Amino acid sequence: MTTTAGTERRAWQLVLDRVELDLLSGRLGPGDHLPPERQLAVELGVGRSSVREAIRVLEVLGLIRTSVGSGPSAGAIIVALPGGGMSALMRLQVAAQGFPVADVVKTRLVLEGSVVSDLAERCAPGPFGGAGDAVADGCPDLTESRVLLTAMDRPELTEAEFLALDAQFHLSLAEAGGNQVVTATMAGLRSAIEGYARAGLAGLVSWPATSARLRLEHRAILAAIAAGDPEGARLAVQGHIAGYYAETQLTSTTPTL
Amino acid sequence: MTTTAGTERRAWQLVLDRVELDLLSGRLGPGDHLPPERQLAVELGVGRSSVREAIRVLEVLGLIRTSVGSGPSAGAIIVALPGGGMSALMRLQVAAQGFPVADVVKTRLVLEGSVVSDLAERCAPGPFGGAGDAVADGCPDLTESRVLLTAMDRPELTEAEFLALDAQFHLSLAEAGGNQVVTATMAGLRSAIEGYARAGLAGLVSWPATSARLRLEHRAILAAIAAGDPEGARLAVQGHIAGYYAETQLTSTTPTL
DNA sequence: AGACCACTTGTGGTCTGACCACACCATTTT
DNA sequence: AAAATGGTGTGGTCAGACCACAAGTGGTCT
Repeated sequence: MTTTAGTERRAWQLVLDRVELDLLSGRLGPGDHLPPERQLAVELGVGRSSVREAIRVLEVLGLIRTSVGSGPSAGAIIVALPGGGMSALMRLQVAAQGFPVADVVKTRLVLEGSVVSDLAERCAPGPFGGAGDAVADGCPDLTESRVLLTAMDRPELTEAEFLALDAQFHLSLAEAGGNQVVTATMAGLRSAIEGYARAGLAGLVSWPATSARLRLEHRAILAAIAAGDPEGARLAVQGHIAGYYAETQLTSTTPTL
Repeated sequence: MTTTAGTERRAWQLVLDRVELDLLSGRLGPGDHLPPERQLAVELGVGRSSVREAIRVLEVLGLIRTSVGSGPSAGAIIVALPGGGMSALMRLQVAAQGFPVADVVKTRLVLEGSVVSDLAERCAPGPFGGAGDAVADGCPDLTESRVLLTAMDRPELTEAEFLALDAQFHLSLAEAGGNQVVTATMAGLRSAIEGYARAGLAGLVSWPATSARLRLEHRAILAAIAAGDPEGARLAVQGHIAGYYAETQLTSTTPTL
């Protein structure tokens, strides 16, 4: 009787299945409300606690946002912001040693190299000289990246503040690329090794020298993009990232708790 | 950064924090058991249901495996297998339109292109002719990929079976690359658009022709890797993936529920 | 001595019911 | 008209109970 293998999904999985099905069928979309927990429980024939377990998963995955109270902004609303979920996943996997730090850094190299190379490609003057090229998108706006660069020039910044701006700068490049998957993944990778990056600060010979070099490298990256030099941008960003982690011997340090 | 929120963390977040801290400090590692739910609840001063919400998140993220019963294999055990969590995240984000399908495909192109290029690089005869080169790792074993190729040659395969083998083939390449992050990410990307790939089958002009072409392209990819031709391998794999999705007009179809 | 079997124990899985804090909304009061 | 009031529905949390399950435990029988 109980050996009917296959359909023994657990109660909370039923809720997850239901939500996924509603999303795929279009019954649910961004901005919509999930049914109230109690209603979902009776509809699916499960307890409210099981519904809540599924809701919690959806929340951590960045699919929904929950708010207490009443009214249109309360309840569980579909937001589909993958950044937080990706960060949580990668941070925990690195902590549990499912993701070696070296692999995280390597993946960053690949993705960010691709991003800046693509950006430079799109910012290069087309073979026909005009902007209305056959390329999908034109040169995106890099204003935010430039603003962050100047913000990083302020001499009174602490090391942690500088690192935070540095993270934002790299993320702004990914956002300029326009690929949601890449942006979220890069955000996750970055947050996964954030603790290690902070810990690496202690091992630096000279922070002023390092930060000055980082500033120069940031400008070189943007310059290569603006100049339409894909390969130069790729090499610049890869040298930038790999250089910092080599300098701080990141893989051999323990993160700051 | 965190807006000085302080003690407003919700009960289930306390549990998550505790587990993450134990992981980072080394008190918990792969293979270890989490404390029993009831004990964890008492230790942290929260209800068992809150503990369970956190446990559920960890399970979906692929960090732990839970089993009922007694004995050494029961309870919540840290496994750190990121594949499932990545798949769930990306599948749901695509379903909720947080990840455009086009971006998923583009990211696949970047990552898999990098993987096969790297494989080819490592399989190329070094400038000194020997295998003991300064390169980190030698040419990895591609036996599994070849086995899958021959498996795909069987003429009695259904379309779905062929697609499943195709997915395994691509995954085997990622695994050969040895980067855990890339492997898990590619597995997630693949599963996110699996439904769309299946749906695209219906729009094909001729499945026998398409499958024959896919078989040839697979062999070309492996050949380029074995020949130590990074750029050729990259182009082969990118053409392979982009070609299939262009042919099936994937982005304009609805997935099979 | 060895094999077998019922019982105990500890685990996750689930449900129920209750209470709280909160935010909106309709009503009443000023 | 404006302000105070209470109602209502939401998620957040807890406590307790029961179940299914898998190992251990100890006894009994051969």
